[in-house]
Amino acid sequence: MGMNQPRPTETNRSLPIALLRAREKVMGPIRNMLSNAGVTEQQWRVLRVLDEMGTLDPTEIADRSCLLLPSLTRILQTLQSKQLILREPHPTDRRKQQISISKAGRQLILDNMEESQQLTTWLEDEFGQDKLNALLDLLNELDQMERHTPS
Amino acid sequence: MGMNQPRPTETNRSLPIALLRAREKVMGPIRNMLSNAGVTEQQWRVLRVLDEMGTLDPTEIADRSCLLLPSLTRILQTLQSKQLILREPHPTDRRKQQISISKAGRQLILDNMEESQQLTTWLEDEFGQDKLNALLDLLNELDQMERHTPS
DNA sequence: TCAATATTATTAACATGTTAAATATAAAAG
DNA sequence: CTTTTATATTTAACATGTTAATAATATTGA
Repeated sequence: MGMNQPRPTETNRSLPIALLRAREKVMGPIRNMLSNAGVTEQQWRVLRVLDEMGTLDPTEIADRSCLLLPSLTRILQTLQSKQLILREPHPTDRRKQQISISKAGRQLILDNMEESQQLTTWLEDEFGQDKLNALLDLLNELDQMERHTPS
Repeated sequence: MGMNQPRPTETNRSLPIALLRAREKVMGPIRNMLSNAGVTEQQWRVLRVLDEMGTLDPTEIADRSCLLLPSLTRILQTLQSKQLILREPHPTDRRKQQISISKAGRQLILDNMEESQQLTTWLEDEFGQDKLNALLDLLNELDQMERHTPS
């Protein structure tokens, strides 16, 4: 948003910037939909993880939703104030919590999943399944590279 | 950072998350280097744009460094307090400013550009030039897709 | 000219990213 | 058993992302 001109710059060959722009392109419509639903992209990720996986503790949620724990702490507070999740103490380990999605949270997902799927379908159709898979393969391969930390 | 385990999850096929992880993989070492230099990734982007392009106004900087203007406003304030940039009023249009990099800013770039280049070289060598180009092509193509806004 | 409109930049308000420190509890070492 | 160490989560502090509103100046058009 705010950068939709033709872009004849040299930053096209900068991987960090290209990743940034691609993410914005993909997330823009999704963020737009979610703002109508009253949740952010990250809150949506947390809700979907909880919906798919059931009860989890915050560390597991952070790992699966690609959020850092300090961010997740605040997000869980927000989701709780919106009554979209439930928190219970862990029965044996008092350091842990057990987080699960609430009925309202599940309903929010139901209300928006169809449109979310449509956006995915649009991407697959317009961009192409083969190219999408190729892109995902490259991204995953990049992510799994090992770094011989030179320190 | 904080998610470097083998990742056998299904989120590997989610484009938004894959883009997020790839960006983290690429930016992690760079952020690490820059924190030693006392600047953030975004401040570094602004300094490099100014170094390459000369004097620019904030709108142009925002466009070229992929930042939104409100973010840039704060970043310019920070960079000015660090004496890494210079601000002057525009001679004819009093709404505009003219931002340029300072001597200290240019020196900061000189001091870190070599290591930055080494990280790029490492990526090209380990990941491979051909795959890197293929990835950049796919990302740019994705970015240039048009969206028939269904609203 | 002057009122309406557009442009440039900032501010405000809230959410998240990021690193370090703090807190509470659990597990391990002695 | 208790001192040490590790784990789980939160808090703190600062920077940025994001949208809306604001302020100042420029431009346009009646």
